[in-house]
Amino acid sequence: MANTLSSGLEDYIETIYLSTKNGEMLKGADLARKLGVSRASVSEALSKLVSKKLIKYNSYEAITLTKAGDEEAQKVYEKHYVLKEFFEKVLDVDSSEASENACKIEHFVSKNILCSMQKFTKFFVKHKKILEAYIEESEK
Amino acid sequence: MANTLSSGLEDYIETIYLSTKNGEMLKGADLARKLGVSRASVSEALSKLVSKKLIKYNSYEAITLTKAGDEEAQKVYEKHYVLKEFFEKVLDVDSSEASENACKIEHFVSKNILCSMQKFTKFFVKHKKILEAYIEESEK
DNA sequence: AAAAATTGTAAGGTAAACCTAACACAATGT
DNA sequence: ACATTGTGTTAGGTTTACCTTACAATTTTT
Repeated sequence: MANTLSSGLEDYIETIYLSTKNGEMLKGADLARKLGVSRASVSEALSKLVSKKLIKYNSYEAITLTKAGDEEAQKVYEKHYVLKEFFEKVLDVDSSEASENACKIEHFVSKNILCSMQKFTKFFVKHKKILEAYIEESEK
Repeated sequence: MANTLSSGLEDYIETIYLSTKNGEMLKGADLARKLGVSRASVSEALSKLVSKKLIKYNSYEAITLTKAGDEEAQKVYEKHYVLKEFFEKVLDVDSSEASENACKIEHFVSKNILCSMQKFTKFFVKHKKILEAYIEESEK
């Protein structure tokens, strides 16, 4: 009823967002495979998302986001993206570890911290020399 | 049975760790108040921790950590501390927001990322001028 | 010592996410 | 067109963590 999504539902909607953005015709079973859960779990989750009016879905057809769903998903993905970029470009963590951590942390991190991370990433990409000095220092 | 603690149990053990470290005689009801949950929930959680041999506990007496419990708690708290320091000293987030975020994220962040954050914090504390340059830049 | 307050536990419930098994329905291949 | 494969749903279970209510046990206060 409340408009806050659980971590689980955020994962579903985020995956739907990324897939449909890619032009993929995403069905329930595809989602089950991508998320590594059973078709039954997907079925349950999708009906929750339908009842929250975040997606449109009819059996055997492709899942689509409503306008509200798209907005919600974009917020989640934005968080994911900022975290991943920060982990990779600032903390120099490899891509897959950055993604995995972002996936979990995106559900909990505050807007404020994300905002700082974003500024920080921008700054660091601009000033590579400082980053190099940091790496040199940290390897001592 | 497995030796991995859920986020919830990590919170319990972390709170016990911090309180007892402070010399506090922590009873179940105190824990309930600190964590904002019912005494019944605490009672359940404590018996799980007892059966995992992480704490010692007899009704109406103070809770203590076993050696294994202390080690486990220290690991959790270390994560919390590294995150909080990073948020405060590098990202310039205020203390309470840093703590709140650390509390949630500590259960999910990888060792590797924590390690980078720790190095980063050390570096930044040392080189305040760079931080100042960053702040100037980010306020544009 | 008796009354009052605090503490702990048991019973029974809710909610979220997951599962398997079984079955219905749809799409595809030959 | 019919069999096979793939997809979706239902029903019934599990787990984790929480809750309230009610009661039992222990302290503390008077």
